Formats: sequence, structure tokens, C-alpha cells
Amino acid sequence: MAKIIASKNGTKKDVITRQAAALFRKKGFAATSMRELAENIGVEASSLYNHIGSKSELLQTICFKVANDFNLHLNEVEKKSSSTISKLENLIQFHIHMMLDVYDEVYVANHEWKQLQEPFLSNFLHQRKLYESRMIEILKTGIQKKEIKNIHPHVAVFTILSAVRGLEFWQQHKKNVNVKELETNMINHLLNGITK
Amino acid sequence: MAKIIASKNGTKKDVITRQAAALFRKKGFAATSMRELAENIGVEASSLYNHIGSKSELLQTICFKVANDFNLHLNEVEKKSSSTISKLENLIQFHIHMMLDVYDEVYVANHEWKQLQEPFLSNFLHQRKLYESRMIEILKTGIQKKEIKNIHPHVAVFTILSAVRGLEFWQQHKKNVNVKELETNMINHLLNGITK
DNA sequence: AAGAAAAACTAATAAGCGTTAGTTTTGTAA
DNA sequence: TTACAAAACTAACGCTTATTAGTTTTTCTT
Repeated sequence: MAKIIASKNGTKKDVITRQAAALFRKKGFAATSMRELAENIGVEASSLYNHIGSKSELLQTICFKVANDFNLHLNEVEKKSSSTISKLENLIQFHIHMMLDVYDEVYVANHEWKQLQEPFLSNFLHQRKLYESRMIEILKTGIQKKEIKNIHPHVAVFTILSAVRGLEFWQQHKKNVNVKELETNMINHLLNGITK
Repeated sequence: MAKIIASKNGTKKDVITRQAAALFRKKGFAATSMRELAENIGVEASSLYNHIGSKSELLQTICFKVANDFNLHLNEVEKKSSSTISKLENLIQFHIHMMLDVYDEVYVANHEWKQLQEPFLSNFLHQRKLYESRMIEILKTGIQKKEIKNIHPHVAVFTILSAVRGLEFWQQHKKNVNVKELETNMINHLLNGITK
């Protein structure tokens, strides 16, 4: 067992997957070749197949890892018996952190899921729709409890998710902005408008 | 000169470009083959080259047409001696309409510009940055004239552009929402927050 | 109807793709 | 040191790609 690989960077498969995410983000899934990926890792293309099953599998791994992270977090948020507002605050915060911490992976999940093959494509879209529904449900509860204005919950969820996805934009100006500041500003902006 | 093509749909090149935009949006530029594009038009792949120069050229045409439309509109907005708010209102409205009217093209310009070849890639990014700068400049003027809160103009422009780009999301729920309503809601939401 | 121009076709090109087979090197454990 | 397993390598596979050349069909002009 190689020391460096196992302890710091995870398995070689992890290294490959991470590099794949970086390239898929930069160039797109279809425009990234296995030879190019291999070169970035310092190995021949065929050697990759000692560690991974296929190019498609790489995309699947990336997309479903991200989807799972979001789902698990939503599970925890739903469990907590906190106010609707702090639930939403928690969700937005998590989205921001995911976008900043695992940018490549989230970007790929957001942009390259189209290249997934069936049945993974349908599965992914299903999970996505479910996540949206659960967010809408949280908002509806908040409206019932009079914690939140009587807005259209679907529209509100769409607005929040759009704004957070827009952080991709921000990645290139990362140095010009204080992350904490951005975070609180964004949460305030997105929640003040709907809080009663 | 064929009647149907010339009068209603424009030249055959226009038809090809429009179909290309549709496919590039659905499947991505790299994942769309010329054979597939040809099949959608009802012709052999090689026949396309009687009308277009190359696959790359199709992407260039799409991206720069969109960029040019936005630039021309911004020119007009800058010329008008109206208030900062109504300038911004005008801009947001235009973005929304472009997103709804020429969805495929705007989507491709937003997502597939990465596949442009040099020097077009640099040119495109330059135009984009310039557009942002000019929007920021409008906001700065508004702040000076005390029409607008003393916010960070860069952040505000980013927020507006993100929210509008998020309309892509909305395309699939198009039937569930009144466009006019969406438009006024969005303009209010994005401008009320920064108006003094 | 004849001639010219436009646009379709078939066929082929070279290059690149993901992936596999078979072999050799490297690293680990006995 | 020997034996085994993991992971690298070279070479090649069949397939698809964008694009070109050459030819035939269609369309428009006169």
C-alpha cells in the first residue's frame, strides 16, 4: 500500500476522480479525453482502467457523490426541530460552502449531468426534483406557521437555487471578496425578502 | 430561390444555425455530431458544408450573435438620459426576453462558449467582461446620484445576472407560470433591494 | 428547352476516441 | 530471495469524428 496515496490523497481512484472533475469542469465531459486525463495524472490512458471502470463511471461517481451530499444534509435539516428560517439559512449556507469547497464537483454535477447515460440520467433528475420538492415543503410549512410571507414557494426555491448557483460566477473574483461577508449578505438578501 | 426557406425561415444557413443551437443546448457542442445535425435537418452531413464553413463556425455565429444583441441593447440604454433605475429595469427586461425568445441561443452562449477556439474565446470573454463593466458603471452613477443605496456595485451586478440566468431553470416549468407576472416580480425583487 | 449555378449525393480521408489484450515493471509479503 | 499481486506499459481494436473530393441531381435564369 503506497503511503502518500493512501493517507493524504485517498485511493488512486479518488485522485483520478478528482482530476476528472477538474477537467470536466474546465473543458466539459465530452471534450475531455481519457488520454488527456491520463496525461494530467502522469500515466498512460490504459493504466487508468486498473482503477476505474469507464469514463462514464467517473461522471456518475462525481454527480451522485454531490447529489448524495446534498440529500444527506437535507435529511439532517429536516430532522432538526428548528424554525423554518434557520432551516433555510442552514440550507443556503451549505450550498455556498459546497460551491466554494468542492467547486469542480458541484459545477460538473450542475452542468454535465446531461452526459449521464440511462438509467443514471433519470435517477439523477429524479433526485434533483425530489430535493426541490422537499425544499418547497419546508417553505410551505413556514407559510402555514406564519413564519414566512405568503409567497409562491416554487418561485422562492427557484430564486434561492439560482442565486446560489450564480456563485460559479464568483469563483474567478474569489480574491476580491470576503467569503464570510458574501455568505451573510447572500443569506440576508435571500431570506429578508420572504421573512414575515 | 426556394420560397419557404427565403421568406419565412431565412437562408438555409439560418435554418442550420438555429437547429445547431437547439442541439448544442440539448446535448452540448462536443456531444453533437455533424451527422446528427444533418439528420435533424433532413440532409447528409457533407451537404451542410455547402452552406457553412465548419462546426466551430456555427458555435461562433451563435455566441457572437447573442453577445452582439446584448451589446447593441446596452448601447441604446446608455444613450437614453433616463434614471438609473429605469435603465436597470430596461436591462433586466431585455435579459428576460432574450432568455424566453431565443432560449437555445442564449443558453448555448452561456454554457458552451468554452468550446470556442482562439482567438474567438478571448474575444468573447473580453466582450463579456466589458458588458459587466458597463453595467457596473451604470450602478456607480446611480449611487453617486443618490438614486441607489451605497451597495457594492460588483456584487449587485453579479446578483442580477445570476438571477436572470436562473431563468434557464424556469424553461421547463414554463406552463405553470405567467410570464408577465414573473417579469414584474423579478424586476421588483432585484431592484427594490437596491433602490433608495 | 438549354445552360448555369446551387445544393444534394456517395465515398473516402486522416485523426481521434474509449477501451481491451497481452506483457513488463514495480511493490509487498513470506 | 522467491512468489504473488498490483499497476504500469505498448500495441492495437473497432468505431466515430469533422471534413474533403468528385459526381449527380435539382433549381433557377434566360
